Amino acid sequence: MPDSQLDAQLSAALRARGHRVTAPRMLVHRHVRRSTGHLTAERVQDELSPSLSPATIYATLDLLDELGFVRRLSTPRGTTVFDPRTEAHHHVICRRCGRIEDLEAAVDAGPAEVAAAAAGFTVDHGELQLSGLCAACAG
Amino acid sequence: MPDSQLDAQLSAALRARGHRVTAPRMLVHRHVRRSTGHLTAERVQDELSPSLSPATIYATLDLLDELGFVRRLSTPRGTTVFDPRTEAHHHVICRRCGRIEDLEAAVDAGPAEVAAAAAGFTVDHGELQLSGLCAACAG
DNA sequence: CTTTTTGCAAATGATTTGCATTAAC
DNA sequence: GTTAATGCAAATCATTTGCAAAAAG
Repeated sequence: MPDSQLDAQLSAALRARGHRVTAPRMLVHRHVRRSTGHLTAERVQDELSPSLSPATIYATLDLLDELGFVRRLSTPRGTTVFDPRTEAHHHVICRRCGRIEDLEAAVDAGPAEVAAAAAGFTVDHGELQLSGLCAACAG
Repeated sequence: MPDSQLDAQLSAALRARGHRVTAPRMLVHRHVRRSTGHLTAERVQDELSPSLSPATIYATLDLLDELGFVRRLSTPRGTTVFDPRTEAHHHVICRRCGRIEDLEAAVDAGPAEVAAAAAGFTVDHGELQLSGLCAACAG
């Protein structure tokens, strides 16, 4: 997808919610959505080099999560990463090294969603987190 | 379950792995396994009052997780909690207030486990995390 | 012009570390 | 006796905050 199209998507979403269209937001958005893997805030900062302050990086990633352009994930090791894939998918995480891989598999969360609704929750997202050891750490 | 039986379980597990049986470990173990809900390290510390230092609390909770007596969870809000229920079960988490509830529902993780194995992972645990708003926060 | 967003530097809060002391084995 | 576990205080790390300056609308 060309930059211009990414930018247009973000601009539209920002304006629709009364947020301003700013250079830092465009930069972070392009960078995250171009990335294939899972990104920490720190990596986004390093890869965009100078200019942006941590405060801005964090605020912008939160905003992008709210707008639905990225998804914030917490790993069992307590780190936070941002995932540019927003469609439903699942993850497996290595308990030792923290490596995270996407899983291309359909999982029926239906029974759990029913139970959550019965507990009074309005659910808008579900993710299966498998954990164990990756090939490198197991060997 | 009486204290004596809990203590015996912990002692056996510790000795089996060459760890020492100590008073702080017994205390934390009893407290966590008696608890019904999800506990933060801070709450364990507060509820056991003086004596134990944060360093010991954290080290002990890690050890209990390794031994399989509790399960460490990371929530989408980035906090870490310890769950005394170790059998497979799932959770729903309120994005606004952080409230966590257990879900009594069977979910077939089979397809995801196959995909993880194909990616070289040895999986030993799987948890479905639903997120959304609880009744209080939605209203 | 008005209000939001940014950068900076300092604050926060949970978790970890180094090290001397204490307790388990 | 030897080695592991504890407490304490200090360090660390990611993330957040307060506030003045800059930019958006």
